[in-house]
Amino acid sequence: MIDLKLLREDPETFQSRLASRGSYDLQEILALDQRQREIEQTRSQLQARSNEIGKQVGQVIKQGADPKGPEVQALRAEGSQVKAQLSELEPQERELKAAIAQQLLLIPNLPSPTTPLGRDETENVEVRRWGDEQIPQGQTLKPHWEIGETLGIFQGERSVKVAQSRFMTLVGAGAALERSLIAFMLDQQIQAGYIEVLPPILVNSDSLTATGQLPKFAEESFQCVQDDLWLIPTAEVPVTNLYRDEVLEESELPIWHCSYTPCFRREAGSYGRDTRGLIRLHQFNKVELVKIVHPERSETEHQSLVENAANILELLQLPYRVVELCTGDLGFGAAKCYDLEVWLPSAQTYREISSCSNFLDFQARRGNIRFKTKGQKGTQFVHTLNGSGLAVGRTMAALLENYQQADGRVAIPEVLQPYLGREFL
RNA sequence: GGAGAGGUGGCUGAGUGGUUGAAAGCGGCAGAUUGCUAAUCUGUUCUAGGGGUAAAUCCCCUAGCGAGGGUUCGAAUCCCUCCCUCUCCGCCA
Repeated sequence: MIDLKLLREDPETFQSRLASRGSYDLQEILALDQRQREIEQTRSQLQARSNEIGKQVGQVIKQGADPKGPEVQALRAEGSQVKAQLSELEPQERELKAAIAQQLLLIPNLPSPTTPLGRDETENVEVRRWGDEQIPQGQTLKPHWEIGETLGIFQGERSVKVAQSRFMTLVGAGAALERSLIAFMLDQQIQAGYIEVLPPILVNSDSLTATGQLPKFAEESFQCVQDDLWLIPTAEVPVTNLYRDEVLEESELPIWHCSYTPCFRREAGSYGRDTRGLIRLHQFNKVELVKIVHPERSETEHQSLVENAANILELLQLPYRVVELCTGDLGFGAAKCYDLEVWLPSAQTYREISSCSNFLDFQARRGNIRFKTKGQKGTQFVHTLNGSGLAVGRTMAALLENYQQADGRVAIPEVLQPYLGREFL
């Protein structure tokens, strides 16, 4: 959520910085805010008078006045009158406040001033590349879903029977490889300093609102209507919300969490895209990195988050590149975002395998996550960041494709061999 | 699912209609003091919104005792609805 106070002070800046992400009407919010504050002032003055009358009645009766006498009656009459006025203002103020909050929830975060301007993903900026891209060499190079089916470790059709399209079942060595990847990623991130979290994977609406998936993107998540619970689209949601409505001690920061969870996405509007293999599923596994940090450190923390994610790809010897998203491609709550894209030789392209965002205080404000500095009055909002470290299914896809051998086998990266207990699939 | 209990400030825990942001204790912070590993004394101690001010960690107003309504001149205290937690029984990975 953007800061209403700052918006009030400098609407032009907000408007112009938001322009790179679409058109948003801030004027209406400002008008509502103006009226709300006017009413609040009047209301609070009336309230003050009402409190005063209440006190007087109490005192007068204590001093022996007749509770039914004229003195008390006069005060009560005025009290009733003030109350009548209040009963008109109160609902107005409440409605205005609700309307403002509702509209603010629909405004995306301001892009960082350092975020490249651009309309869509074609204007993202490549930051660097790592590793040697393997170029398809005739018929020996297969896409990962063919490799998976050939090896008998994917059961795509049966998954459709059990659930729907866009679900995948891994069997035998495939299941073991997925599990090995998860364990490997967690071990690496724990070593890097992240504390592991295994959170609920159903969350309530408040949680999704805090991290920004609601109210605008309800159609992206699976919902359990009867219970106000949703399947998480990413561990970012439960892990960040661990600290919702809390005031942390400054000394507790930064908090680094890594979290393996399944993730569930409806992928509305992506019909026909990536229909095969592991790239775009309704359910997939991911190890997520989440950071809760001091505002002054969020820039640095963002850089190290990207490094921590990229490190997994380097250890697995998978070629990748780092791309900085332009303003038009930025996620709703992000101020700045780097994607890691892994090389998929079958498609001869890089595909997103991690998205590392800095939300600044956007989520903290929605979720009311603050910290307090010892000896200082008041509180500040923390900054939140997160990124995949990594998407496990896509890692498996990249691994199968990049490590496939001419004889049809798939080599296992050295770092994974202790986990899987074998050198080839 | 059945029965019961309960939700008060960082914590423990008073408070059943009248200056209650809310007793007391603990903790925290600041200061004083003591030669003994810490004790004692004094003071202080929340958050949010709005307004004032050049500005503030300063002043003023309002709100906050799970949430939302209601009764009343006045509600932590009374009424209604909802949420959550705990205990026992049942069921269950």
